[in-house]
Amino acid sequence: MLIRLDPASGVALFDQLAGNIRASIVSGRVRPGERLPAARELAASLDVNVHTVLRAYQELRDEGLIELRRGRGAVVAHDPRDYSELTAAIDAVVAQARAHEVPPAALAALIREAYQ
Amino acid sequence: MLIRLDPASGVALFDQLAGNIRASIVSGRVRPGERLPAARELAASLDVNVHTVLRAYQELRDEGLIELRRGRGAVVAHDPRDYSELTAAIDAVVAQARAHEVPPAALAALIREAYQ
DNA sequence: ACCTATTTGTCCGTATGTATG
DNA sequence: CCATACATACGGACAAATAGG
Repeated sequence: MLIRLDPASGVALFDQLAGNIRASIVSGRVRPGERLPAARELAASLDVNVHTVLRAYQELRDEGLIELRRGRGAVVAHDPRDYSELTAAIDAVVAQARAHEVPPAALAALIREAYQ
Repeated sequence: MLIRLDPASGVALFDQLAGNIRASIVSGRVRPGERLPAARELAASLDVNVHTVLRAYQELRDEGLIELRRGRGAVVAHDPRDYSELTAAIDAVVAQARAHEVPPAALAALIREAYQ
C-alpha cells in the first residue's frame, strides 16, 4: 500500500491517512477480508506515531469500512448485502433523520444504542 | 455538573464521561447555549487526563450535541426538537437488521451510504 | 490446559500549534 | 499583545483479546 503523508498540508495526518486507506478500499485496490498492516508496523514505515495510525483506523472502523480486533489486526469489512425490507426501513430512517436535521454521526449513535 | 467515573466498570472512562454529559444534555439538565467546563478544568476535577475529557467532548461533537471551538470551549448545541418519529423509524430499522442478522458496523455503513 | 507472541484499546504525560476573545 | 482552550502529535505503559504452539 503506497501512502504518502504531508505534515504541512494543513489537513491532519490521521485524516490524510484515513483518506488514503479509504480510497484504497472503495476503489477496490484492497479487497474485503484483506488485512491492513499492524498499526505499529505502519506507523514505523510512515515514521508517525502509533496513535496517529490507530486514530485513522478507528475512523475507518466507525465508518464501517474495516474491522478492528485485538490480536488480529485491521481487516477490510465485507460488503454489506442489500435486503429490500431492510433498505426500505433504512430509507425511512434516513428520511426522518433528514427531516429533523439529525447529523449522520448522531443517527449512528442512536442506532447503536437501540441495537443493544 | 455531578459526574462520577468508575475506572473498574469495564467501560472506557471517556465513554462513561460522554454518556454522563449526553444524559445531562438530552434530559435538559444542561441547556442549549450553556458552556461546559474547560477540558483541563474538568480533567483536573475528575482526576483524569485531558485527553480523556477531550475524547469525550469530541464524541459528543460528532453526535452534534455540543460545539467545540478553540479559545471558546465546549458549548451545548441549541436545537430543541421532537424525536418521536425518528425513534420509531430507528426501532423499525433495528428490528429489520436483527431479523437479517446484519451486524451494527454493516448497518452503519448502509445508513451512511443512504444518507448521501 | 498453558504459555507466549501479536495487536488493538485505553490512559497518562508532554509539547506545540492555532483559533478565539 | 496576551490569556484561554481546543487540536494534533509524539512518547511510554499496561490491559485485554486473539492466535498459535
